[in-house]
Amino acid sequence: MSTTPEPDGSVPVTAARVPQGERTRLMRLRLMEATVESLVEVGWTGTTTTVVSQRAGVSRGAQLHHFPSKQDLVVAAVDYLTERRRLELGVTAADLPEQGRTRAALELIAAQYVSPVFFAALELWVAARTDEALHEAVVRLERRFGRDAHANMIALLDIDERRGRNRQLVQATLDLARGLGLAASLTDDSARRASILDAWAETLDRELET
Amino acid sequence: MSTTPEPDGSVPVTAARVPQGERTRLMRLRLMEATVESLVEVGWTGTTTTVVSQRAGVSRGAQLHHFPSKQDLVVAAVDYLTERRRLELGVTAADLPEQGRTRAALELIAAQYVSPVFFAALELWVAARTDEALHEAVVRLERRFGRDAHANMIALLDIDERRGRNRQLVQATLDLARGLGLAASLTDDSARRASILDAWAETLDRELET
DNA sequence: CCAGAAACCGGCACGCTTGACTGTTTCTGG
DNA sequence: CCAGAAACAGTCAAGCGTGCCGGTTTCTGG
Repeated sequence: MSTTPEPDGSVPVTAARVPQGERTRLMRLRLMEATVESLVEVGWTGTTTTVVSQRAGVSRGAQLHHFPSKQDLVVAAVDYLTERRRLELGVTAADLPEQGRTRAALELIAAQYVSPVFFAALELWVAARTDEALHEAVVRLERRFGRDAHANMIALLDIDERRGRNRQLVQATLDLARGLGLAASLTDDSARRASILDAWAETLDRELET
Repeated sequence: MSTTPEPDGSVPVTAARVPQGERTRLMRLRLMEATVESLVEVGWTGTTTTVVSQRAGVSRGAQLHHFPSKQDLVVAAVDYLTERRRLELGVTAADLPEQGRTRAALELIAAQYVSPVFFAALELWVAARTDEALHEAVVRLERRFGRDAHANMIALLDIDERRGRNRQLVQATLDLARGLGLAASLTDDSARRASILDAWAETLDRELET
């Protein structure tokens, strides 16, 4: 949308003439993605600025140009994660079977909390407890995501949250999912998780007021 | 219980003649306690060997004598934490009111997951996901504690876990408590937690088979 | 086309963490 | 009471993480 189209057919060997806005956007994206990957693979402690820049294939100079301090980088990564998680959320709103609808919905919800994306968020979550600057960012993230997750579940199961204890049960379900996710981060106990979700689905079907 | 009682009434000014076993035990205890405190206050990242030794009032030399590497210290702290948590567990087995017994039991159980001790365990838990050596130790810890917590809840509510979905509901309750604890580590939302536990107590009363 | 700005590069210095090392004190076993 | 071992003290070097700096390349606005 600028003023300089390619002069003519001559193709410069090295220059591709990428606008700065796009360059910056891409660079920041690569760095934030690398940060999240690093969080998943080596945890908060292992996620150093050097590691991130290497993983992103970005020079340290460029990195420090876009994110002057590690804090800037991580806070940006938090926002990036929010988007990623909300995206995962959207996909799931698809069609559910009539039979065992509750159980299927639970599966989708619980899946949000055993994904790499959640593990990255978990690292930030725990780090934020004792890190002033992170704390603010993560609280914002989680408040927003929490609302979305809540709305998502209500939509999936077509719940009227004004009736009875419905609202609390939805909240409890999300907290349960978080607890299960935490457990899953340490050992992969899918069998146990499935069994619990089975029981939980049945309970929800009985206790939710329509 | 050794061979050398005090010669007579003469009290040596400096020497207190503490047996080595006792000295070692105390030193290790102080270091592990300091480690846990440090985990609670400054998190896994902030918990450096220097910080721990200072907090414990122990010289670096002595520290390295008892725990040659940081790993040794942390793994020991994990075991120490297990004991602390199990202790907290025992205290709660006291008398519960007849009226609202379930709710009261839930309160006790949930309290396990909002205590400083849990926050310390949480730091280790998350760190263990990407730390080979820690992983083994923490998995052991959590397996053991999980069993105890399970048994504790069954005892508190006098549940026959062979009936119906009782077993799963107990498990779910513990996972829910974990999820709530994780949430509490970031922001103190006692009101929300209480509301959820209210609803859950009612549900348990209906769904548990006696 | 051309200054000026923005993006990018790689090395460097400072502070911190870790654990190894050399002494010194305190206890144990005979 | 006395060697030898264990407990304890404090310093030092190596490695790493972070952020800064001068210099180079690429883009923008006129």
